[in-house]
Amino acid sequence: MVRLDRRVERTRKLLQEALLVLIIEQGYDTLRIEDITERANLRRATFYMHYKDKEELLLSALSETFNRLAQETEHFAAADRLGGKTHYGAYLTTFKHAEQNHTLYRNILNSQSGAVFARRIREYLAGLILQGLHQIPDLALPADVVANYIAGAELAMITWWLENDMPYPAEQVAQGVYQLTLRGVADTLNITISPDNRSD
Amino acid sequence: MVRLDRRVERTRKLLQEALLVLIIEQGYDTLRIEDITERANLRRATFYMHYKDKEELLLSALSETFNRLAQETEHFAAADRLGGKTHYGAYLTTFKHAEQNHTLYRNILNSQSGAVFARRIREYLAGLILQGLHQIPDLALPADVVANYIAGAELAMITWWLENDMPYPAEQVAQGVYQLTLRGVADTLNITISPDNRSD
DNA sequence: TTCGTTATCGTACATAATGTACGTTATATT
DNA sequence: AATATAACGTACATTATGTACGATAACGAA
Repeated sequence: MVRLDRRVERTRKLLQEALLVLIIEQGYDTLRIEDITERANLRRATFYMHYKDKEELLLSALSETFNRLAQETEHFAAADRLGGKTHYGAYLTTFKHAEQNHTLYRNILNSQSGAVFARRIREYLAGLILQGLHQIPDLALPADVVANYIAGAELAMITWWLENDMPYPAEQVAQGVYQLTLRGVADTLNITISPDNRSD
Repeated sequence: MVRLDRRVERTRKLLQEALLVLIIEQGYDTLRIEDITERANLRRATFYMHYKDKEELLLSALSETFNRLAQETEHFAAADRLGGKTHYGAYLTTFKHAEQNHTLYRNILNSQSGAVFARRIREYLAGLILQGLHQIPDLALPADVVANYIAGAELAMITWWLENDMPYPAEQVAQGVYQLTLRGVADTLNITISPDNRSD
């Protein structure tokens, strides 16, 4: 493994940092390649020596962040410990992280390419959750359905929460989403389900 | 209310139909305005007499479809009847509808502008669900949180299901999502939650 | 320190889609 | 039949993109 040329390392970091700052400042969609290279004090042509387009650059910039977050949350633990000492710590960590970078994530998820990133994030989350589910035998539903449900619901709620300028504190939303996911709408709303309906 | 000029009516319908066909044939992103007008046998300049861009055209093309679908599902009923004769009919109808137009919706939701449309759809669904929730007193959580959770989870699952080429029959996924939403992951996975954890 | 390598610079060019303009023609409304 | 205007046909300016290439500077290896 040959070490990367210092110039390459520096250039990529400069581009990534410039991108994130500019997304916060002026959003993702209107951002031109030249805006990024200008902010990074580089020539536009240099960009294409490292990345195919804005999207590839953003994905590279986000990947580190996500890996770090995943370690913090140990997200799979949410599923893993469902039957034991349950907790909503993973949710809380994630929502707090989203809150700290709310402008960045809001602009990304609400951008044109937002769907691309949302998909990546959901796949990433679902993968982590799937690991935890593998340790639970006799699931009533296919594991990938459950994993993608949990991941999709969480991501959808983060998206909604950020889009609407975080109308409730992170603690409350995290708790709510956790509860809804684990126990369902019926239990959360204090609605009794008669046994008759349990199979319909 | 003056009736619309026949030419206008015809032109708009032609553009909408051409767009939907082309999205199925070649996806949304690579689609140029000129491709649409060519298919509709119209001049490119004519497009701009009616729509600002592709997005506006697609939104207008989808709105009718959604209104029709909403009437079929009476989606709000899902929340409305949670405590009574529960059913997953609304979910089933929606998933079947998605299945019938799977290429169209997959290409839309997976496109660059997919996030924009996903947001619109989620807001639309959440609005319907909110209507049903208003009739339920003493919610443990804010109604908009619950509504957006239900809508977000369903839309996320439709998106996932379409992205992965519908790996399970519509009936099974609809049933699964319905069950997960109503009773939660714990109940679905046959995991017992001890009373200690019910408040954490 | 020297030397070969190569990332970046500086600049230029081709391409492609967009948005708009405007006189002309055809069609709808009354 | 007369008037209004939608759509045509064509043209033009703009803007971002992607690429090319010789020159320069920074880097890594010896």
